[in-house]
Amino acid sequence: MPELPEVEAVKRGLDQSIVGKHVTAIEVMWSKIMRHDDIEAFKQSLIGQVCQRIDRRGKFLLIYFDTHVLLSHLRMEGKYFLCDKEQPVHKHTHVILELDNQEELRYHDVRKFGRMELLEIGQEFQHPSLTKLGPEPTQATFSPHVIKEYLSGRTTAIKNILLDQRMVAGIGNIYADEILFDAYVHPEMSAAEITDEEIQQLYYSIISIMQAAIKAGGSTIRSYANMFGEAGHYQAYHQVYGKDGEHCSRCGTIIEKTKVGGRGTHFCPNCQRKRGA
DNA sequence: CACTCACCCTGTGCGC
DNA sequence: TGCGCACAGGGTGAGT
Repeated sequence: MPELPEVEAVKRGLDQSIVGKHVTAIEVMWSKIMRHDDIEAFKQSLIGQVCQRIDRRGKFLLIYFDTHVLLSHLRMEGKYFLCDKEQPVHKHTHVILELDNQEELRYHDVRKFGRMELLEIGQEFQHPSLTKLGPEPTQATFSPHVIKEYLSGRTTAIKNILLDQRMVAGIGNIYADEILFDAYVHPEMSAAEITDEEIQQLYYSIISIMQAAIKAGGSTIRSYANMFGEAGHYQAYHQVYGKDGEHCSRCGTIIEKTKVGGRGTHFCPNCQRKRGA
């Protein structure tokens, strides 16, 4: 389940492994990965182009070529691998970009949830998936004030707001739970009931958890690995995600698991109190 | 507009 | 050992 820190690690891997290389051929084995009806047109647009740079917005990867940009979302289990042409193709490999020097960039996705779409450069800024995104957590335009504005008048649970990419981009289920624990906020707290003090704390927790996770190369829970097949290390710092039944590191209370907005949610019932009704 | 929920997928892990 | 089923979850789109 790549979230911002994991996608950032993939981005850095792509930076090192495919920038400057050119696409000689393309194979698409599972066409639903591609948001295009016309796979041939997709191939024709990309073949022959050189990869110029890699960018990331929230959990989206932007792989820039000469005239087009490949917008890619890994969703739950999407992965990119660079490998030699001779290596056997895994059954969950769905797209192959053949590169120079007998190399291939392979997209692998067990659950086939990931999506990619080729756009003409410039179009990406009008793409609905990207225009809807809020600021990056580390961007100066993200501030406690932005959070406050976003929460006012909303009745939904604070966790749903963190998962909503419009306020701030890149938080997924794991980091939402970790952030709320760090900020001493109950995941089901109604957005409008969050105090200014808690908003301030949430702001700091969002930034510090995301930065620490990026530094650790993300979290590996089930299957996440970077371009080089390496696991992330941030899972060693998880305080609540996947810790239900274990003791809270701060107070010893048993961590509970529940569902919020249909997502598995982990929290400490003592550190994260629900106020009011 | 705000909110909820089904959908897309397959491997894993549980209960029996 | 094996079968059936709930579960995992991000974004999208339909429905209320």
